[in-house]
Amino acid sequence: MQHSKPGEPQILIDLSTAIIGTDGGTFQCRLVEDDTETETGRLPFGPFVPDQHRTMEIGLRQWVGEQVGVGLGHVEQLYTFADRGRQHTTPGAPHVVSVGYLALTNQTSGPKRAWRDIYNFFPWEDWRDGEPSMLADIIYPALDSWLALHADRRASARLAFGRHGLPWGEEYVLERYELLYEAGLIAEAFADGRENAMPTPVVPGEALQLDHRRILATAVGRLRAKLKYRPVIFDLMPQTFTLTQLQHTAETVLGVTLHKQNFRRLVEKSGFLEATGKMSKARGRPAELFKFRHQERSERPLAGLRVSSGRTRTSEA
Amino acid sequence: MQHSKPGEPQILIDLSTAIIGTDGGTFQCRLVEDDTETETGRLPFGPFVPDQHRTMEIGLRQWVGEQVGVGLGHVEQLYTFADRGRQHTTPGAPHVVSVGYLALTNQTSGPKRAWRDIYNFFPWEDWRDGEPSMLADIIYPALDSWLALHADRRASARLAFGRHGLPWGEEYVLERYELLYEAGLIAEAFADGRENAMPTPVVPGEALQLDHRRILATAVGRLRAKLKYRPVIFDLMPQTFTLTQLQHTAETVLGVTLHKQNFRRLVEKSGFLEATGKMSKARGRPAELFKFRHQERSERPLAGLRVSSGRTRTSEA
DNA sequence: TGGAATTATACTCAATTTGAGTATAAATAA
DNA sequence: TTATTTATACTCAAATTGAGTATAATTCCA
Repeated sequence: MQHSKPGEPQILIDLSTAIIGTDGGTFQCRLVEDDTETETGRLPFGPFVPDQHRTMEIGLRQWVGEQVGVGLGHVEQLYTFADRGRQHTTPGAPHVVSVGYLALTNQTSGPKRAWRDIYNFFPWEDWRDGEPSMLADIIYPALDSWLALHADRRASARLAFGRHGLPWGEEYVLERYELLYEAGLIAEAFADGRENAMPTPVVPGEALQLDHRRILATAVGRLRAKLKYRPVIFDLMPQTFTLTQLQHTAETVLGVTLHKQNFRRLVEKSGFLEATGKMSKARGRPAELFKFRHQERSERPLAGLRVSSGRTRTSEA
Repeated sequence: MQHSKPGEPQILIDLSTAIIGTDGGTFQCRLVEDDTETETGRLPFGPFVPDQHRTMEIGLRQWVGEQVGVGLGHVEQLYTFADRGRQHTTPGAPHVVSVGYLALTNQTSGPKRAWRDIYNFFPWEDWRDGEPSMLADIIYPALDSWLALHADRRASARLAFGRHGLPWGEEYVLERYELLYEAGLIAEAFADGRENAMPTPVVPGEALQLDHRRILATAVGRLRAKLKYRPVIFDLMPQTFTLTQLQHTAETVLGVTLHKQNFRRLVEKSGFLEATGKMSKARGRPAELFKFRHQERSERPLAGLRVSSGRTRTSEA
């Protein structure tokens, strides 16, 4: 029942939202358009003000509305980050705790500059064309020399990056990001003043302000995991879509390619789709347009989208 | 970049921990022993003080250490609750945000009064002897009359309680608790001053202080879900154990009974266990004692404990 | 106009996993 | 010494998964 006495430093809660959408095979995140072109980007965020916001979700919707004005589908709280030294470090200023949210949208319209490809921030996460060469060329050598001095982190690194016989787990996005941060290989580690950090980041990938890339990593990891057991993918789709479009969206999010015929079988069997009778027009044979049965969302909550991997794009070409 | 101006009400963060263990087929949660016997129980909790706590987990370990002194295994952040009206409501007091944590332990020793059976708080969650009769007798009638006036909540209720043809999903513990709260059927709804709440709770089940039963519901739901894809169950087990003990622990957590032979097959195949060669002594045929391979935890992270249901205890007897 | 290329969809088939048993072994209790 | 209890081994059909082949319906272009 003990509570903090007055006089202790104030706590401030920031609500930051990773708004994710897909657009023609690209994996997009909405940033705020600030005047300064040269600065690193940021997510929409703002303080939680209990007097104005009955819930945090109301608060976040206010900041998203004011700063980027994107219509949100599924919204979900991710994690609350409060570690000292990972946010603002202005002395005397209130301690900032940040609550990260994931929001999905199917509208990636609006200023083109503001929608950024998520794989710009995490280029090692896109395995659609096979294993990114930067892993073997840059990341693993740098990580290994850090691990030589930090033997206690080796098991985590092995798991996160799927090394030495373990499979690559696409959902360990945050775990990978955190290891690169700890090892001082990315820009935020230097910005936060970690003593082992390189002034010029060793690992490619664009940085974001504050802990926003960390929140985005959490969001991508959560989304990839959730895709497999909940029908969240439909929040990323337009009203009607072909099965190939749906598959491309799943592949974009997961960062891997899937087996086409099996994907079709899985998704048809799930019962989430309803044929519209209309056809898409493109090259090749026209595909049927489907729509999501909103009814079904509550009826079959467990049957999500279990995916089995297919060929990589390179071996198909 | 906007931050709250000084003068706005202060925010206080409480760290509350649901410490869960199992002991001989009972599902236990550690409460704090307060002097007043008659008051409702509470979880160990205390404020997050950034100056003293480099991370929230450090803070929570301090409060747990001071208030109950239980050794913790797996610790995991659950959710951050900040809705107005669900915590303290003293006017003028700082707004309290609570961050809930789940902690697992294999030591349920200590004062007996302090360890409480979790199914006391959620008696409708224990299906080991078949569907609890209170669902049909008390909960569904009461819920239905509330749903008659709140048609927009019917789909959620159907999903959460697995009604009208849907299966009971053991992981929807929080969703069920929240619906009962919303419908004003439990003590906390009245304590929080909800206008539709009954002064005497309609639904059986012991209350806790503040939002602690809500946090406990979150913890149980998360633990039940996690059991199926991560090897967290071993944090609840003693050093060595028989397969039947392991199964009983899984059944206790999930609140269902499992098929014995298939459970054995699953768990042996997983590779997490190592035979010790020693035997347990009890009635009937002695069982081999196993221990958890800690090494394997990092090596096979995905293969958890997928469980298939078995007979209910009643139909076996 | 008529392949060639492209894309969509249907169908097959073996391997594996799952659900639900039966059968048997090794102890204790009466 | 026989029933009871508990543990463990093994079986078997159904369902699911992984990886194909086959074929259909378009557009592209010579």
